[in-house]
Amino acid sequence: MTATTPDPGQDFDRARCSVAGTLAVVGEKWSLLVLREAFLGVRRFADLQRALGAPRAVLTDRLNRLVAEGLLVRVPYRAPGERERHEYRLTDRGRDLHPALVALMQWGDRWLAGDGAPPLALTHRDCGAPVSLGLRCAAGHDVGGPREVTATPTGRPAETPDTPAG
Amino acid sequence: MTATTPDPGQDFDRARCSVAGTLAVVGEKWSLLVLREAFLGVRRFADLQRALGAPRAVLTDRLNRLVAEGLLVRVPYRAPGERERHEYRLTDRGRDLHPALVALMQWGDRWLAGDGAPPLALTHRDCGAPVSLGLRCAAGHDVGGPREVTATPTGRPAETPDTPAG
DNA sequence: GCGGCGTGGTTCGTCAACCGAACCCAGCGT
DNA sequence: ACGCTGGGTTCGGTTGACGAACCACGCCGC
Repeated sequence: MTATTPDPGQDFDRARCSVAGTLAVVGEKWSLLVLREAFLGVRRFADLQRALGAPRAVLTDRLNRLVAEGLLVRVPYRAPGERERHEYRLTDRGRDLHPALVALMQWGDRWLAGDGAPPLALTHRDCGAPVSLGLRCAAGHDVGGPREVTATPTGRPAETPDTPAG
Repeated sequence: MTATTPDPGQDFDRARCSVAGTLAVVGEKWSLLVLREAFLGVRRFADLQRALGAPRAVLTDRLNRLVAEGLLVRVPYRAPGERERHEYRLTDRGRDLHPALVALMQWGDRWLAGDGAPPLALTHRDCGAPVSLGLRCAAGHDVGGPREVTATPTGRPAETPDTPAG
């Protein structure tokens, strides 16, 4: 993201873009909200339906989709004195979307009716301090904002402007 | 996100959830892709349309929406020898979605046809090292994953189990 | 072994969103 | 005057979301 170069959009193949790819998986309505509930520990169809208020048909479809994509697994289980049920649990693949959810949440906390306290506070379990998401480079520097990031399309290795070798 | 507590979803008001709120703003189809292009430096309607391949009517609608929501501004300008045009530029509010885009991108890089190099590489402009997004707590600890995060609905102030002061 | 109930769906009709293609207008260059 | 380009709007058709109703399974009480 965040072109410092004049326009990396020229020869960058959008069809392969990871943002588009990810949105193709979780970009439909309700998908990310289903995952939010999953992170909150909600696992059963009825609970999801109650929590989200989504139409049952849509919820069925999204769950099937997320299972098919490997973000959730359907796990059968049986509570004592009840018949077998199944619940939806996050996989590693699904769990790895956590930062994306947190990023969306932080934006909402900051910019939407943001005078009061955010509806949901995240704290580090080990120390109780609030957690937040940030960019850092491999050398350990905190990256302040988009302006400090250079986006380079791969395939052409940085397009070195002083050695226009071709 | 990420309940360590048994079920914070019980009394958590979904209608106020920041994830839902954010998705209400940028959750429609194409919105986040428009923002991705904005971060890449694409500013003009025709360029956006070419890059995205979105229907023009939808693109018009998304741009108007993003302007109305204050994520983009329409800036008139005039190139030499051309008539006046206007371009769409990120505001602070829009720029602040950068982490969300990066999070989605990183997920795609990792999980979608992830054998080769990611289509777009992000590096720190000052030092050239690759950048990545991560959770950290205010005490400076790196947070490994969702499991290390506790989500607490506000309104009830953490439900402190050792000092049940009420 | 029959009816009721809760979970987990599916089906159906309606209504909104998205789509591609065509059309339109303003202003520049010729 | 004419065509070209940028930036839209309009239009019919298709897909998707919605809410309400319906269905199947299996536990429970009777």
